[in-house]
Amino acid sequence: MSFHEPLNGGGVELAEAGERLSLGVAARLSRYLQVLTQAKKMGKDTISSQELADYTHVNSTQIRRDLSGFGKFGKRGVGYNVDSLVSQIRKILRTSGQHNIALFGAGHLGKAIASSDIFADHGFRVVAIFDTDASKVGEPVGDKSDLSVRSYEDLDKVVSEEDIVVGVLAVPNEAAQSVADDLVEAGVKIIFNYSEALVQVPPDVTVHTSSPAVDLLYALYFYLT
Amino acid sequence: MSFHEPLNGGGVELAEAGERLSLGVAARLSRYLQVLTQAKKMGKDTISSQELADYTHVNSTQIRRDLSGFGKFGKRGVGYNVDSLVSQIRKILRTSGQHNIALFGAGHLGKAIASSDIFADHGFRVVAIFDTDASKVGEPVGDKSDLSVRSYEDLDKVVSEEDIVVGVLAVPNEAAQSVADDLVEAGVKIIFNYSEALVQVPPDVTVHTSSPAVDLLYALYFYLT
DNA sequence: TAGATTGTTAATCGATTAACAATC
DNA sequence: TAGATTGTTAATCGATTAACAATC
Repeated sequence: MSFHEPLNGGGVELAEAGERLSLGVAARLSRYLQVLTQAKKMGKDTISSQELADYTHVNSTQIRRDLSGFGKFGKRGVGYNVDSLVSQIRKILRTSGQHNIALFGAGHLGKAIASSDIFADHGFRVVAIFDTDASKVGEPVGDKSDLSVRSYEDLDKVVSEEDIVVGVLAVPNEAAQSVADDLVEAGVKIIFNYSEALVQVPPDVTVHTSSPAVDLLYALYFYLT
Repeated sequence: MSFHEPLNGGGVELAEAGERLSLGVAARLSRYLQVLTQAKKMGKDTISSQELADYTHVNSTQIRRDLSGFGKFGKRGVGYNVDSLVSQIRKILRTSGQHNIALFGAGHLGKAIASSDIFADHGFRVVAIFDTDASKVGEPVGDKSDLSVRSYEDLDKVVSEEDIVVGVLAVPNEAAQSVADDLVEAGVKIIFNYSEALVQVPPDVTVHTSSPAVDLLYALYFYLT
């Protein structure tokens, strides 16, 4: 059964149906959330579907359609209230809470991630950073937190004690697979891979590989043609 | 006219038609390229559409379909030759050449990018790194190159002399818009934004904002449900 | 040969878009 | 009120998938 059918029937709200969102809807809602978070920082109170479209490159009709599936969040002639839309989308995505992440690799990239707001803004907290280099253990990392580099041997203990749901790999390509294996062993189900390595994991584990060069290739194609 | 029509007619090759690829096809081809590049590094000679599907999360039928639109690149019972597929896709995307990029910000993130192979593997070369901090100017950056931090005042000169096609922003959120403005002024049409700031540019300029947290939110949704 | 995997078809599903009445 | 923007429909287009003959 398509999840669009109830819509045709009238005002049935899908959020209550408890059905899983389609991959596409979940991905787009996440993007709206990021733009809304930034818009709020910039002091915007309301935002139109057209403005959201400009920033996300998603068609404005598509955005209104995505949102109207869950309720009437907007005001005609005005747009959407930024604060309330943020909390509605968080509710839909069920990601309102705090989620703990562990970072692997205390090189330039690891330090950049630890110092960034990019995860914190969305409820992700870096609660541990690991490095295999013994000389780095104990070194403080990040601007504001009390984070310091921990020994890689503590991985298992930290994952269970700190309730780690995501492991972020900021390690050299050669090390990526073995850290991923250890994370899987420790029970982590989501791995975010900033290395270029192709990482293999069991089917119940998700790996996201960051790919700035892919996006660049893509942008370049449309620039060249 | 849909560009699929010639396919139905027989063996017409689209690459020769010179039509622009659809957004989706271009994006997927770029992803295949990234996986192929890594597979090659790992010493693989051939790869099946199923293996590509495992790494890209694109359906294997879709992959075969995407590729067969441009020619018969595979061998039944064997798969695709990695080397030849890489060069075929590069041809299709017209990104076989070298493209120069300029990096802004010589903090942890800028240094991480400059030291990474991620751009180099796809023909992008970081030819300049800028910082507004005068004390950083002249400092060498990156492992293997002769790159050193340049003064931000040289932006215009470098863009024209070095034929910069992409500007990469690894600067604080507050600085992102003003660097983007200066890049637009200098004639750069592709901007890659690693800050969280929402950057506004004229319609003929493309901004890609990197969004690891968005991908995480998305992954988390499917983990939680 | 037997097994594997491509190339291709056909059917279905979701995304995209234009258009516009409703309404703030 | 007049202008703007949502919510929604309907039509079209591209993506997805299963299935399988072709063939390496």
